[in-house]
Amino acid sequence: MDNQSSSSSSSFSIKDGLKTEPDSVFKNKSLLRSDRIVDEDRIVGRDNQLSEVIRLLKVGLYGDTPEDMLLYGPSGTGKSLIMGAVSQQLVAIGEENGTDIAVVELNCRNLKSEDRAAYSIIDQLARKVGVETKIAKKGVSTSEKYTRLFDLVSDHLDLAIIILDELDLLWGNRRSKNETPAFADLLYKLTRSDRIGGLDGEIAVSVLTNNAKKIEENLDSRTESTFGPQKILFSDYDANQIQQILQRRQDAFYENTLEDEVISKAAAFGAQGDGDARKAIDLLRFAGTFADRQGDDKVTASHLERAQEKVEQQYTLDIIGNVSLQKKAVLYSAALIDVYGERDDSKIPNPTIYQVYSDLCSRQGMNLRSEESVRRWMREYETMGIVQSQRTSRGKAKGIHTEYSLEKNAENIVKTISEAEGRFPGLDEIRNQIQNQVNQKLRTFYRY
DNA sequence: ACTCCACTGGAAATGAAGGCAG
DNA sequence: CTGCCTTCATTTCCAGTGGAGT
Repeated sequence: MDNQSSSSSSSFSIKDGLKTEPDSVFKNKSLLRSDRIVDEDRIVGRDNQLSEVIRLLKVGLYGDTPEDMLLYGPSGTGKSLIMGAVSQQLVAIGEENGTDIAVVELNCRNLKSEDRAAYSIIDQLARKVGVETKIAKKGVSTSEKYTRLFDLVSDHLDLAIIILDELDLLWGNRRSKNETPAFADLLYKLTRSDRIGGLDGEIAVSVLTNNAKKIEENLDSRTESTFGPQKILFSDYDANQIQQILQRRQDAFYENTLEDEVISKAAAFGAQGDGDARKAIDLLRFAGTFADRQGDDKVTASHLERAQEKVEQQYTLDIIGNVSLQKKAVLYSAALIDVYGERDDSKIPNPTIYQVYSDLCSRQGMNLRSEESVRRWMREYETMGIVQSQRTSRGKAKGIHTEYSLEKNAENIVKTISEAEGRFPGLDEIRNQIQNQVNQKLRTFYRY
């Protein structure tokens, strides 16, 4: 009878190994997560926006319903940060003085329909409140979902703050041009609740977007009458502000683990063109991770450089990570044409995309989808901001066609997709084979 | 005016998830 | 559990459109 568990004589102790702190430049890595809610002394240069949001939300503590809000401005300018920080405190204060407030933040990027969004809101809210809603994903009509949402609010809350991040991306599957996009329907149903009465608790909706125009232009008159938000503009950070933001998060690292110029270089990268603080923060985090991985005890400019590529790749993945295999295959094909095409205008003709995609499908043993589908997907990519299109003609009575150009680095796209879906080969593995095929197809198409 | 062929958008078909009554 | 009914998402079908050269 051997009793191994109690008489271990191994010189290596799992417990001790686990207990010692990991060798890292990070003291508190989570400070560099851009989605994390930070305390107010880390917020830089958003005083007006902050006080405006506070002014609008605080009536919720005194039995009123806060007005709906539209926070707009480029990405990485603190919209989500400020909304999150204020509403979190609001909940805390509410707890002290007996007001039941719940906050639901919903990123609409990966939601495909109004129904999914409604489901997601109820699901989160139920969890916050601590009830079993037993709401079904499907088989229950969307309007029934709203009913249960309103019941939930009535029964358990004085105020529900619903934050809809990147709402402009909730476009949905419009069957025709006159149909309203999904976000308009969602907004209407959520805001209408205030007017129909019978609701004990109240709902305040905050929309966060970098494309306010797209939202405002697509609201039907019905929604306009129920959703009249207070608008708050978030402008780009300047280089100086980004540097301050990074400095105020410097304590994510142990002392003396950052080389002198690292902060200013990271800030410069974030300020490059678009004043995006999120980018700078992500960059710093990735750089630190690289340093750790290599066992270095200082973060250097060279770590920063490697991190830069990684950040770009991560952002591409954020956009296309959730699209289907078929759609990835199409974008991958388009990117291959950009990389290997011999033409110097680096235009990507739509019919050639289909051909390259067809080849890819047969090599990969995938089912081939129709040309219409591929066209629709390319148009989708255009609304995501990954490609741009232009209608043009080949001349000699060969009709019109659409030419695409990529908004992002083509090699980056190929690499990202190939890493996300192992079945698609990386650039180096296929160079010779593909280069010829691509150029031959281009020649056939343009007849030269 | 005609032709080429790529493009467009509505609508039908197909597929998938899941509720609910018996 | 089974059969039948929703709802929603995806894909294809198809008839019509459009730009430039002949």
